[in-house]
Amino acid sequence: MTLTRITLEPDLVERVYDALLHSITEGTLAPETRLAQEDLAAQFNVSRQPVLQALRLLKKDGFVVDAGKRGVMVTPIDAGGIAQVYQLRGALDALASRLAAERKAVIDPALIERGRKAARGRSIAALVETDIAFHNAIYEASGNSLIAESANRHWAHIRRAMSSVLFAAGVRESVWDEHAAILDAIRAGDGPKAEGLTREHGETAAHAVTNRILAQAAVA
Amino acid sequence: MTLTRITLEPDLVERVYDALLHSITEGTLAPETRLAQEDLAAQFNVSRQPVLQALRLLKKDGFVVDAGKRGVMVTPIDAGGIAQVYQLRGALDALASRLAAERKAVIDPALIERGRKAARGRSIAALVETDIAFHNAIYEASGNSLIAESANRHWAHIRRAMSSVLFAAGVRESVWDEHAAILDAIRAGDGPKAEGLTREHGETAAHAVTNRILAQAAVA
DNA sequence: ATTTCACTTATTGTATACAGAATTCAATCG
DNA sequence: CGATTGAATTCTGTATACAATAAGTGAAAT
Repeated sequence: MTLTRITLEPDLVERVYDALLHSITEGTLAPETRLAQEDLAAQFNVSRQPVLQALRLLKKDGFVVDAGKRGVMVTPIDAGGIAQVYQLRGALDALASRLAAERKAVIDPALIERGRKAARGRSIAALVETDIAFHNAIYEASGNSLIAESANRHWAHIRRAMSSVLFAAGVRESVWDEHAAILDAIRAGDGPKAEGLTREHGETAAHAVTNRILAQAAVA
Repeated sequence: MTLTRITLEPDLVERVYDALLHSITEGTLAPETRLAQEDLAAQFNVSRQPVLQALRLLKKDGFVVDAGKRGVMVTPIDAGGIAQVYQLRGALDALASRLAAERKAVIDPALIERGRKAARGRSIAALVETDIAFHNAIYEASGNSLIAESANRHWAHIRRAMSSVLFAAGVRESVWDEHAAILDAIRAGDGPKAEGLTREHGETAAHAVTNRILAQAAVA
């Protein structure tokens, strides 16, 4: 009888990766911030080795970009890039919704309640978190684990855009009405409807965010 | 006046990564093959360091999986996984087709000719190559660079499945009729039609491949 | 004969050390 | 005074060295 493998300590590489990713998506590490391996290594109290590898992983995901010999820098946020991310995520969401509907998946309605509550509250973090939780629930309900995996790579970018944007923007109350409608269509097993609603939802969200970014850019 | 940057030598990490990825997709490195860092390092005449990093990158993409302390191993091909990849790729392709149609993109018809020619030939590699070239053309025509980037991650998996499958399977002649129809819809600017055709095309391709894999598995 | 325990070996992850390349600064020349 | 060239510094990428852990193997005991 072998018990479930318990991994006391994840890799240093992974821990550095997670820490950096968190700081980047949360906004602590502003776009265009230069990241030098030695500095990071010193801050994390590790050698340059794990940092080097973590940065390469992040570079592959597009969270940092090369800045010549002066190290890498946190990828700048630009409206065009965000729009592309939203387009892609929209396709993934629509697929997930359709698949979930075809399986007549039942998704916990509590997610909606939590979302509405957060929408009335003040915490940006809670706002983003509930939104992500909702979409992840659909991914999981789709039965295709690749969707979640692939989407989450992009979600980190979206999260970044959202955090940097929601400070100024009010939240559309209506998002959670749209979410609720999507869940209904899924539960009813109506694939095309679920897919359509999800796509529309994604497009309106994309417009809201990109407009906000453009507005911010205009000010700056 | 700055000339185009010339990079004489890509990273060792990248070269190792490319070499391994190529061998894996091409089938030289069979699924479930154990890969030890030291062996690879010796073969490539480099230290373990670049190998270590390349393997981590490959692991992130799902081309190798952890095999405990005995190193990593080339990810096994299973029909379920391939089906998931195809679902995902289908969504990406459909999105790209729609976007391309909305821009009324004109895609070089020579791609179709090359494809038909390869379909009549004997070279599996040429077969796969022309197919990939066609789909990449649509990605590029979509104007969303993220689609190509994201899809290509999955394409390596598809390529792997195709190579391992096409040895036995005849090629459906009809694929290039479908391809031609898609191009027409794109050129005509008919977004929904292009999207629909692309989706159908993906679904039939997925069925063909997964059935073939299941059949092979039944024999083995 | 089989199972268990200990020891050896194999392999990874991390740290340190080294070499090469690019950027920056300063000094000199036009 | 500005520009250009050369040197120094900084930073990355690669190699080597070290430590820890898991797997494998063999022997002994039940």
